[in-house]
Amino acid sequence: MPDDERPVPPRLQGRSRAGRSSRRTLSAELIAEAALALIDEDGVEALSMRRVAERLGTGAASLYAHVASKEELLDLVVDRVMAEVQVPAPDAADWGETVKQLMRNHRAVLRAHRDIARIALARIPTGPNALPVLEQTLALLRASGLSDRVVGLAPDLMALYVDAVTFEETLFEGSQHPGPEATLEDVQAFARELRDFFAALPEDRYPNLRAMAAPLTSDGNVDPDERFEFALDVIVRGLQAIAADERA
Amino acid sequence: MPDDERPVPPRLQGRSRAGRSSRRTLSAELIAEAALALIDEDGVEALSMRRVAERLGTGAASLYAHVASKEELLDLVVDRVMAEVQVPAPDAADWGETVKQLMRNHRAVLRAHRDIARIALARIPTGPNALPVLEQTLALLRASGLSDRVVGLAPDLMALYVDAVTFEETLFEGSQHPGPEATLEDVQAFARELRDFFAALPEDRYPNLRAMAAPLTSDGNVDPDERFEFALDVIVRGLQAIAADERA
DNA sequence: ACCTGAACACCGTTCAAGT
DNA sequence: ACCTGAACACCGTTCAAGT
Repeated sequence: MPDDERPVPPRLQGRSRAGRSSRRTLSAELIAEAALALIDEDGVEALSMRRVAERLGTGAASLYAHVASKEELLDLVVDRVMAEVQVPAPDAADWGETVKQLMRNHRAVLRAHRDIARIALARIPTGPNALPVLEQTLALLRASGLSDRVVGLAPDLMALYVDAVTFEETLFEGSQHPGPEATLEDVQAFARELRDFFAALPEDRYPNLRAMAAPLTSDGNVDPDERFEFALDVIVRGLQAIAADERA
Repeated sequence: MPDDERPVPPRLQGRSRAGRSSRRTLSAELIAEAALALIDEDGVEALSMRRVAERLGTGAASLYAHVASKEELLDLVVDRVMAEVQVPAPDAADWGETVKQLMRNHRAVLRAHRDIARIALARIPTGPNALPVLEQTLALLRASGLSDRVVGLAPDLMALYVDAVTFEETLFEGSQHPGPEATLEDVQAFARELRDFFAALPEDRYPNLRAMAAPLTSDGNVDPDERFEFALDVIVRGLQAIAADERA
C-alpha cells in the first residue's frame, strides 16, 4: 500500500518544525490524506476513525489532537479534492460555454473520487481550496454581462446541481451489486428493468408512464453524459434568457 | 405522544387479517410511521432500529420480520412522504408556471419533514406513492409541446434540484447551533459572517470575491425563497428556450 | 409464522495516565 | 505538547430459542 505518493502541498504558514526527524509526525493534512485514500478505495461507508488511525499506525484517539471530529475530517477531505477543479478562463464572447466547461470539470473531479459528491453535498465549502475556485468562477460569470444579483446566485445553483447529479450517478451505478466495480452495463440493465416496469403499468392509471417508458430510461441505454449535457443546456440557456432580459 | 393520528392509508392488497384483535400487530407500515415520527422529532441522525422498536414497544430484532434493513425502512419513509406532494393540473397555455408550482409544492413537503430531503436524495424513488407523482408530472410536461426526449429528461432534473436545494437549506439553517430550532435569524447571522469574511479577503488574490461579497450572501439578508425562485426561473426559462428551438 | 434476548462485530468520542 | 489504552454509550444485524 503506497501511502507516500501524492506529496502534501505546502500549507499556508507551513508547520515545518525543522528539528524533528521522527518517522512521520501526525498532522491534519496527513490524516485527511489517509482518509481520502480510504474513501477512494472502499467508500465513505467503510470510513471510520479507527481505520484511518490504523492506516497511520496509531490509535483512533490520537487523531483527535489534530482534528476535532469526523465531520471536520470530512470537511478537510472535500476541500482537498476541490483543489483539483480547473476553472476555465473568462470568455465574454462565449461565457455559456465556459460555464458548461467549469461544470464538466467539476463533475469529472467528483467522479474521480468515490463518494466525494455525497460528502460535498452535505456541507457548505469554505475551505482554502474551495475559495480560489469560487473566485475564478465569479471572474468567469462577471464576464457574462449578468447583473451582480444573478452572478451572486448562480454559483450555488451550479455547484449544487453538479454535486447532486454526480451523487445520483453513483447510486445508479451501485444499484445492481453494491461492490466497487459497477459497470455501465449494470446501469443499463437497471434502466431496461425500469423501462419494462413502466411499460407494464395499468393503462388506465398510468397512461403517461407507459407512453414515456422509453424516453424516461433512454430506452434502456442510459448515457450519464447525455443526461448531464441536457441539464447544462437547460441551466445555461436559462441564464442566457435572464441575461437577455436584463439587457432589455 | 399521539402515535395513532394519521391513519395508515389502505395498502394495495390490504393485509387485513380480520380475526386478530391483538393490541397492534407489527407491520411495515406501522414501522415506517414510527420511523417518520422519530425523524420529524429528532432528525435522521437520531434514528436507530432500537429507537423505532422502543416506540413500538418491542425489540430491534422484531423489526426485521417486516423490513429487510434500515435502508429499506428509509425507502418506505420517503415514499410515505411523497404521498403528500400535490401535482398541478396540466395547463398548456402556461406550462412553465405549472412546472414551477410543482417544484414549489415538492419543496414545501420536504421542508415540512425534517431531513427527508437528505434521505430522498440518496435513493431513486420507485415506491407506490412516488409513481402517481411521476405520472402526473409527465402529464403536465407533455402539455408543454416539448419533445419526448426532453419530457423524459426533465423530471429527474426537477426532482434532483428540489431535493438538493432543500437539503442545503437545512444545512444553512442548522449551521449556527445544531439544535432543532434554527431560526431565519441564525441563517442571516451566518450570511453576515460570510459576507464580512469575503469582503476582508486580500484584494490582489480575491478581487471578485471581495466585490461580490454582498450579492453572494444577499447582503446578509438571505431569503431561501428568493434563491429557490431564481433557480425555478433558470430551469423553466431553459426548458422554454429548448421548446422554442424544437418548434423551429 | 412471528417474536425475542443475547450476542457479534463494530462505531465516535472521552479521559486519565503516561512521556 | 502530544500520544495512548481502555472505557462509555451506543450502532445494524443475526440467530438460536421460544410460542
